[in-house]
Amino acid sequence: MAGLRAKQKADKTRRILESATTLFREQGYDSARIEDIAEMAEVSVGTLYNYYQNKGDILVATVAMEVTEVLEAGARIVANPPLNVAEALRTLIEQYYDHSLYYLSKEMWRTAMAISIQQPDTPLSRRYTDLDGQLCAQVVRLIETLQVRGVVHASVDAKAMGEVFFNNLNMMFVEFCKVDAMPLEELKARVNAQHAPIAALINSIKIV
Amino acid sequence: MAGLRAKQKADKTRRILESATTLFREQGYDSARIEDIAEMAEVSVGTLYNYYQNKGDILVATVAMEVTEVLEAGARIVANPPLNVAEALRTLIEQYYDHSLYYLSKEMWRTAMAISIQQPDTPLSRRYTDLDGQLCAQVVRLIETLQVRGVVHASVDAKAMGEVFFNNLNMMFVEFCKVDAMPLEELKARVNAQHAPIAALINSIKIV
DNA sequence: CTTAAAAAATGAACTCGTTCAATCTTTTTC
DNA sequence: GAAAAAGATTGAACGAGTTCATTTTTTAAG
Repeated sequence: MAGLRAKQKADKTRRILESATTLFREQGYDSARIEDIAEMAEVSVGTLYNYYQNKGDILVATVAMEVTEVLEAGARIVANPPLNVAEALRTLIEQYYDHSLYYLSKEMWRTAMAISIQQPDTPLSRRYTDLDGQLCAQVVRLIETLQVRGVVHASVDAKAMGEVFFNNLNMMFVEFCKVDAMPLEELKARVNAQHAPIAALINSIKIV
Repeated sequence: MAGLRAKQKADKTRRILESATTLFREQGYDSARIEDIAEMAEVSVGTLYNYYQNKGDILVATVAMEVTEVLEAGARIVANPPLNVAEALRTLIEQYYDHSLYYLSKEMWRTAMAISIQQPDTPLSRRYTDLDGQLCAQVVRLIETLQVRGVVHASVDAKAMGEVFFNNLNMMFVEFCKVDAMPLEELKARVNAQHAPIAALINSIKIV
């Protein structure tokens, strides 16, 4: 019977990821013990380590799924954005932010970010960084789309502008995750306050 | 002899920090064992933990010293900046970047950033976040200064602009630390490529 | 079907950060 | 200056992530 192994492997990979995510959500990342994750997934600790390099990798795998979903939702907005820079940006970014806490707690985000910074050379951290790059590219594409439609002045460097917007929204999200008490609405309001005046600048300017 | 204790305490605090920094630089953060740091500082492991809450706190203490120095050097630039937005920004940011790798390796930075994200509620992480805020305020002050001197158009929101510039340079520094092979010059060039067109925008624009 | 080779699973042992009850040192009190 | 109180030091023990030699299961070969 060819493929028995492949099937079992896929099944175990999924079981481990599901068990881990459940326990991370229930008890937080640090409190969820590898031993418990292994038990819940019905594998031994050693086997778990055959499937994931370390505890952090499991979390980052969850985050990667989450970001993938956000990217898909974002693509729809970029395809047909509000024809106003500030509003288009706001719409896309709120999409990102609103989705962010659906599967993952702030603590899980913090841990995942910390891992991707601290061990950037593990395969899954690279995946995370890659997805971040795709998000950035998506913001750039939004600016480019708005430029094509005449909403953004032709002289604007869409790539530079998009990257800077993205790095800002990303950094602000990090700060948001660091403060448990901060509500999503405050994050959105702050980022909007930063972006709106700049958006206005490229919405209607003429270079002299 | 009043103050014997205080003197001994200060001495030990310093010895632990020096030993730790030496070992972090020599062998990397993870490989430097608490036991070795304690031995080098001529205290017991238990004593070390009376002085610092955990291993990460020792590193963050080093980073705090480093950022404090950068802030001082930055203040001199802000007091008398080049009278051109792109150049002023470039000067300040290169000051930040050039200083960054003098005491700390990329690996140490990554670890420090990861800690400050993951455990934002420890006193020293709060200190780190606070210093970050001061750096941000310094960039805002640069834009304000340029605005006062007529280099930046009066209609520009200096706070929003400065914050966005800072978050961008900060995020780019994170990415820089994640890629061991990237030289400082590449980081500078990339950030400059992002900032220059935006700087040009606020340097000479008229709102229509 | 048997057997050899390859792949996967296992869990006890190891490492290293962290804790804490017991001990020692300094300061204060009288 | 002796005794008591407060403060500081210590290192063995603990806990949790990770490793790896051994065992078990699956696949391939004859």
